[in-house]
Amino acid sequence: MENAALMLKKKGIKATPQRLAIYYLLKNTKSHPSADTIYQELSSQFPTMSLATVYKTLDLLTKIGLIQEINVGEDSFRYDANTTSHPHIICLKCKKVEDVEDYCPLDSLGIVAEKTNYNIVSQQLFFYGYCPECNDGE
Amino acid sequence: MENAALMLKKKGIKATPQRLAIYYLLKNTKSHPSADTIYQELSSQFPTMSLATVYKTLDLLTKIGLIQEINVGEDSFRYDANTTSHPHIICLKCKKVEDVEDYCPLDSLGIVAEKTNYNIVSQQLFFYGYCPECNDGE
DNA sequence: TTACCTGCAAATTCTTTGCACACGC
DNA sequence: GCGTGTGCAAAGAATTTGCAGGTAA
Repeated sequence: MENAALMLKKKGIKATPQRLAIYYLLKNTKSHPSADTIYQELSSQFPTMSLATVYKTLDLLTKIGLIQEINVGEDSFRYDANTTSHPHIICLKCKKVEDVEDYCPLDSLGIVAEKTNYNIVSQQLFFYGYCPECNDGE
Repeated sequence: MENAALMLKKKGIKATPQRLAIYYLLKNTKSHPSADTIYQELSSQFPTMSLATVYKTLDLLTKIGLIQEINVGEDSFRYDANTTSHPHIICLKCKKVEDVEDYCPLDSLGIVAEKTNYNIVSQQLFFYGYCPECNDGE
């Protein structure tokens, strides 16, 4: 799991510098950047890289399960290299997205699957509010 | 609560036919239509109504708390006249959005607020999967 | 060479905005 | 008549796609 290059090779996908850079950026940050943020942060290392490449890479990594795409509502998608299902909390003011420990085990997935007859694949739990910094400013 | 026209008046907002139509359409459907779907469904009653009006009205109704905007990820926003916080289940194939009864009371809101120091305003719980109809087709 | 990948630019989709006309009080 | 609301069209933003050239095995 540590070696993303191997993971990619196993899937028959070339481990290009751009792809690895995007993956490791996500792996080493606690923030949940948008495609555009990733693009800007990598533009110093890869001045020629285009936003389209970032999108293509993010789609690719999402499809093979190396990262997950989360949709917090406001504007754009966010990305997370932590592919386990964990809740997120979003600041409505500064748009920061943070992880939340899973206090409620939420076995509800099984219950919901049974009740709805859906074949459930994943779940997302979001909390919306104001982070301590933004709340102080009020 | 039943009379939307009164609710609007109380807020100093005119209860126009378009606004009421949009609200009642949402109130009387179990689906969670997108702005465009609402537009299409009302175009027979209001042939001259524009999509911009639908968006403006949806924003307005959301702001005054008569409806809620939910963001299921894929493509566009969905709208719901049920403003209580209840989980939704989304079919990844036909994009249908359905309500789910709240099996887990999720007092986690209080716990999370305490642990994170956020001033939490709302929460959203989504389940993603394949509905019985779409799953059969596989 | 061959297949895959990148990066540019254009296209697409969803949503918002500006503005002029229309309506009700 | 005035203020608000509607509808058209254009703008804006996020994301996707097509294609030509580049790179690595």
